[in-house]
Amino acid sequence: MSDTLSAGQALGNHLYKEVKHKILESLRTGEWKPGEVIPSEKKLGERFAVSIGTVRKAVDELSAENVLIRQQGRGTFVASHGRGKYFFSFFHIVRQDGLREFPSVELIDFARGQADPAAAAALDIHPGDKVWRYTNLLSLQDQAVILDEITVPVELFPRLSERVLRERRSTVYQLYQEHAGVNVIRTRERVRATRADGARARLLRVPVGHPLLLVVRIARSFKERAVELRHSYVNTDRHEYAVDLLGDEA
Amino acid sequence: MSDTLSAGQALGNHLYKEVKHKILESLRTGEWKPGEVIPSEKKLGERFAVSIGTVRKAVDELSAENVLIRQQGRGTFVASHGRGKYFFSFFHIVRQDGLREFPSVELIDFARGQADPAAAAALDIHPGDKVWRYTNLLSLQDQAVILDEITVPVELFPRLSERVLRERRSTVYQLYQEHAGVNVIRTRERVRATRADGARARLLRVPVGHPLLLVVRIARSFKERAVELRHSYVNTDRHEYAVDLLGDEA
DNA sequence: CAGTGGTCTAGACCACATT
DNA sequence: ATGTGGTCTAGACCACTGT
Repeated sequence: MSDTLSAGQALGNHLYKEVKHKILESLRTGEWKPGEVIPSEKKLGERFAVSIGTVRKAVDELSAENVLIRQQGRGTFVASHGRGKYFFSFFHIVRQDGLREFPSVELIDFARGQADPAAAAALDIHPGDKVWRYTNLLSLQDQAVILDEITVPVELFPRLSERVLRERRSTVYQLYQEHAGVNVIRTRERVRATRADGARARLLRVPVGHPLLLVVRIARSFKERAVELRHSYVNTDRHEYAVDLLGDEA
Repeated sequence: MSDTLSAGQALGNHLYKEVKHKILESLRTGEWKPGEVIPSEKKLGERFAVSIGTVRKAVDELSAENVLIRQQGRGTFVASHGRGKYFFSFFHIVRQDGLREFPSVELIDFARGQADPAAAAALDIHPGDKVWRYTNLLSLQDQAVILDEITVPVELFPRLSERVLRERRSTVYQLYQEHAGVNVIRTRERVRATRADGARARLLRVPVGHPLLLVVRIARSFKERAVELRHSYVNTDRHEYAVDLLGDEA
C-alpha cells in the first residue's frame, strides 16, 4: 500500500513525527539495515508526500538520537556499531590523564539461567524467563580494569553461544546487531561505589574490599525494548568514568 | 551601529552561526539577562536582516544547549538556574528507587586560598592565583549524602563571602548568576570510587574506609570559561549517580 | 558531471498565552 | 484580538562526494 500520510497536517499532529515513525518502522522491519544508506531526502519526501523540509526535521531528530548518520554528499546511513568514535558513546571509562583506549576483552564465563526479579524488572520480562548470563573481563594496556556481568533475554538472542562470543572480533553491540538484528542506541546508567568481593577482587587483581565503581546499565533498542542488563565493576585506581554533558560543537 | 550581517551568505559561512554568535554576544554583554525574554524571532530576523527560519535555526541550537528556553506563546527566555527540573541537569544523585529530590544544604567551611597546580589546570588559571574554597554538606531526607568541596576563582566572584553563601536560599549556580553574572551551562564530570577518610567519614556519618563515589566536576559558562571545580563525595548506600544518554522525547 | 545533504528564504497557517 | 513560538511548504542555491 501507499506510505502516503493522511495529510492530517491541520490536526493536532506533527507531520514530521509521523514521518519519523514511518522511518523507524522501516528500520524495525529491516527494510534498511545498519550500515546501509536510506533513500535521499527528496525521495523520502515524495514517498511520504511531504516537503523536504519536513523530512529534514524528522531526520534531524533521528540523527541527533544517533539512529541515523548523515554524510554530506554521500547520503544518510543507518547507525552501526563497532567503527570509530561511536564506540565511545557506550564506553565511558577513560584513563585518568584523559586518554581513551579500546579495551581488550576476555570471556570469563557463559551460562544460561532464569531471570531473577530484579533482572526481569530491568529487562521488561517475567521473573523466571530464560536469560543468558556472561562475564567479560576488559583490560586497558594489559591491566584488568573492568568486569562486565551481562544479562540478556534468550528470547532476543536465541542463537547466542559461548563460541560466538569467543570468536567475535567486534564489540558485543555489533554482535547483537549482526547476529540478532538488535541495534542498541540508548543506555541508562546508574553508578555506585562498592567493595570488591573475593571473586571479583581476584579477577581484577585488587585486594578484597578495594573500592570499585559499580555501573548498572540498561541498554535499549529504538527507545523501547530493553535489550541488555550489565553490571560493570570498575577499578578506578588509574581510570575513571567520564560524563560530558551538553557538548556539541563550537 | 547596525547588527546587520554582511550578507555573506554565499561564502563558506553559515548565516545562522553568525546569528547565534550575535545572540551569545548580547547575552555576554548583558543586554538580555538570565530569566528575561529576548526579542521575538520576527524582530531578531529584522535586526539581523535574515529570515525567520535562520533565526529559528540559531535559537534551536542555543535552546538545545540550554542557553535559551523557548515557551510557546510567551517568548524565548535566557536560561536561569534554580527553578524546576533544570536543576536536575546539574544534580545527578537520585535515590535508588529512582526518586529525584531536592537536597538541603549546610555550609561547613569557607576560606580563601591559593590554587594548587591541579586546581589551576582545571580552572584555566595560574597556580597560586587566589581562589575561594568552600564545603557544602547536602542532605536528602535528613540523611547526609553528599559532601561538596568547591573551588572557584576569586577573580570571577570578588564579592563572595561566607555570609552570602549562608544566607542564600537558591542554588549556588543561581547565586553565581545573580551575584557575578556567571551563567553555568555546561559541566564535565569524572567519577571514581574511593574510601572515606576520617573527616569526610564523620561528616557523612559512615565508617572510615567506607566506599564513596568521588565526582570531580568542572563547570563552564558559555562553553568557554571554567568557573568552578567541585569534588563531590557521595555515599551511595541508598543513592546513586544517574546518567541517561540520548534521552529526548517519545 | 549528477546526486546528495546543508543552508536560506518568504510566506502561510496552527497552537498557545496574555491582554 | 494580538503576539508568540511551532509546523509546513516550495523552491533556490551552496558544498561536498562520487563517477
